[in-house]
Amino acid sequence: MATIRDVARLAGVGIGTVSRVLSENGSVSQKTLAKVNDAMAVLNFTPNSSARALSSKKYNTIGIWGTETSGELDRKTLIKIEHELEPFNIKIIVTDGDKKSTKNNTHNSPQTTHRKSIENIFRSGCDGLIIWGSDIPDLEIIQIENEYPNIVLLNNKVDLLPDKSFTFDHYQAGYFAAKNLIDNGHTKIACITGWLDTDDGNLRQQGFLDALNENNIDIPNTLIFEGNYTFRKGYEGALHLLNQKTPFTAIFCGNDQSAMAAISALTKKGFNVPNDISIMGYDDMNIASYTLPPLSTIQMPFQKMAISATRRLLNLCYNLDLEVNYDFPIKLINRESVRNLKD
Amino acid sequence: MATIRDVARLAGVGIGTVSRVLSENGSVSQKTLAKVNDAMAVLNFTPNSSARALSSKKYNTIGIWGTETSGELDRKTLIKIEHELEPFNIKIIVTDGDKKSTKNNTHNSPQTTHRKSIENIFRSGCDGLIIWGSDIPDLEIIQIENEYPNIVLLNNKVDLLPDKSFTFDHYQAGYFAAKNLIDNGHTKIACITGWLDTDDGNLRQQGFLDALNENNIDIPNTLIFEGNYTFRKGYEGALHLLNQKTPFTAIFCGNDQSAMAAISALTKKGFNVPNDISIMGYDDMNIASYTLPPLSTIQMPFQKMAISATRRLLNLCYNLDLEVNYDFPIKLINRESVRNLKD
DNA sequence: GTAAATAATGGAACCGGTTCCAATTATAAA
DNA sequence: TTTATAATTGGAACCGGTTCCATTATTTAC
Repeated sequence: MATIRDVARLAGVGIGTVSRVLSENGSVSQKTLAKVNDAMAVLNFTPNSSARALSSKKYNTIGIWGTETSGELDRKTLIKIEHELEPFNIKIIVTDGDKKSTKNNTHNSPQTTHRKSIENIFRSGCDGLIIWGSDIPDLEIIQIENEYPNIVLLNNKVDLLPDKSFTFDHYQAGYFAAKNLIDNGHTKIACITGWLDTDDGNLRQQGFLDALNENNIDIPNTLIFEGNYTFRKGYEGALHLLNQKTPFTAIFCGNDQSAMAAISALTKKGFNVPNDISIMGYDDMNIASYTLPPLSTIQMPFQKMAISATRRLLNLCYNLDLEVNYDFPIKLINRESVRNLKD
Repeated sequence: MATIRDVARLAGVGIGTVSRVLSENGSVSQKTLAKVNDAMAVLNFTPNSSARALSSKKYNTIGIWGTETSGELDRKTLIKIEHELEPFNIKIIVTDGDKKSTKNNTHNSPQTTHRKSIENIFRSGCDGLIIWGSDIPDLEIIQIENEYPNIVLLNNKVDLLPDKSFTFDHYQAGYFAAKNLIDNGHTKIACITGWLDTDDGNLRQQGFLDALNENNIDIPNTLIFEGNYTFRKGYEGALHLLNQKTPFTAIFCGNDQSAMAAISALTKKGFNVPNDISIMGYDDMNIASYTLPPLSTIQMPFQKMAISATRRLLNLCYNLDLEVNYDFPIKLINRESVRNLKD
């Protein structure tokens, strides 16, 4: 593998000159540039990334950190992020925040473990980090940000870090979902929540409850089932709600997966969706169009948000000035799983 | 950030000694070890990964390369791989094989582009690569392997590289699927294929066709719809098959997603699954248990395969001797989407 | 044509590890 | 006690880039 010294020798110039054409900043005359480029081509030269990282103290790498509860790190989003990074020749490293063994994990709370795992990824070599999900308490995020300013929060809002927070208005989304059911004449509404120990799940739930409240609709505890976004919990949740003796005409689900599973459970028990019971989903995943019936749900431009977060991170890490957006409007998608009781 | 020289000074030893305790190979006396470890703790020392990579010529990083057609790079699998890597302190970088701009992409065939993108990821710094999917022609893989021996093929079999190929017996799987339909009395069978330009899709299709053939069942071209694993194509495919005037009692789908979409389309058109038409899926994704009716499908231990491939790669890259498995038995999962016509 | 300002260039020093060898110390054998 | 052998140790040299400064070439201004 050729080095800049090889290139320099072949081109008949000094190594400084080669480095200058590589980094494209210092001034180099046309002739020299051509000579060096030729030499590079002949030698099939690629700069050694470790050497570069060592001397420039830039890793040209950013990390993505997330936990189980952060939601699906789907390939499409990952690829979107990657495409955003590509023009700058930045790589992605991924880590699982749920990692168990951070070497000395004997007597650590989950929080300090999260923190350790974030410190680890920084130490292992990245210039910045996308922190996905709202598992870490705000206070701790602020401490982390203090030590490692090059972070960006995806699907999390920390009030003291507005310019590094990228999230949807989950409160409004929950509110919309409830409003949609109410507007369709539903008053006896149940729900299968998402994780309630994360901000987004909670906000959504709060918006949902507030909308009911504003319309003087009471939701008994028996009609609130705490789920965790999985199919399984959605299924169990629907069965559980059915077992309560409290009647209801609609279920608001924490995400489309639990909504799909709920439909499955209800149908199996002989109920028709939406004629007997309506279902509101959340996320507008691909499956939402193909459930039976197709899901009414809430759509959020997740990939757009991921792109903006990535750009903000690039700006932070590499002193760029890419355009960043902080507003990601949600949208109500009406398909067929919610019945209009007013007809 | 402390360096080994700082540690050496504080511990009152030479840098070689510090390096020795770091890499845990050279011989170091108990006392010295303790002194060095203390100093490291005091200084909160972490070795600089770039410096390490530069001098040792090991990046302690492996890459994962895949394309759209490689299938879903789901988070769970990624995490499994990561956990496999963790004890050795190896990182993962991910790349999209479908990347458009490899700088000089002006007049390149897709193949050379794939190749370039693989070369790029090696140059950008990784010790080995998991190549996911069978998009690249065998010949080219062999060339690549020649230059970069530290590769492992996930869900692809290249005959000349048996110890680096990790795949299921897709032929057998297709055969099983067809056999299952036949055993249940179906003789008029349609199918919605997966991508047919990848080996796995093709093998599966071949196994399927051979099983039909062996049982003297003829499948007209009108009952073969070429899909691509998406919900959309599954939906379109079902409608298309319905429009042909050839009657059929079952559809074998390229994956669970298209199966689910097919069910959706059929149901919408007034057909009952499985009473009117049976559906066989492929993959046993999570959704398979929650479709209406739940999908009969083929299960493959994908994560186990990914783990073995990862171990093989670790062995290659770091001279380890981890246990590797090459046999990943598939399993027929009978749920409710296939009707037994013999009853 | 000459002085002053600017552009272009070479290369030593450095980034923070690893490796290797010579030197020192400890242990075993005679 | 002496010698042979093995275990420890220190540190120079090196990995392949970047940076900075001194030096040289080229322009521009007068």
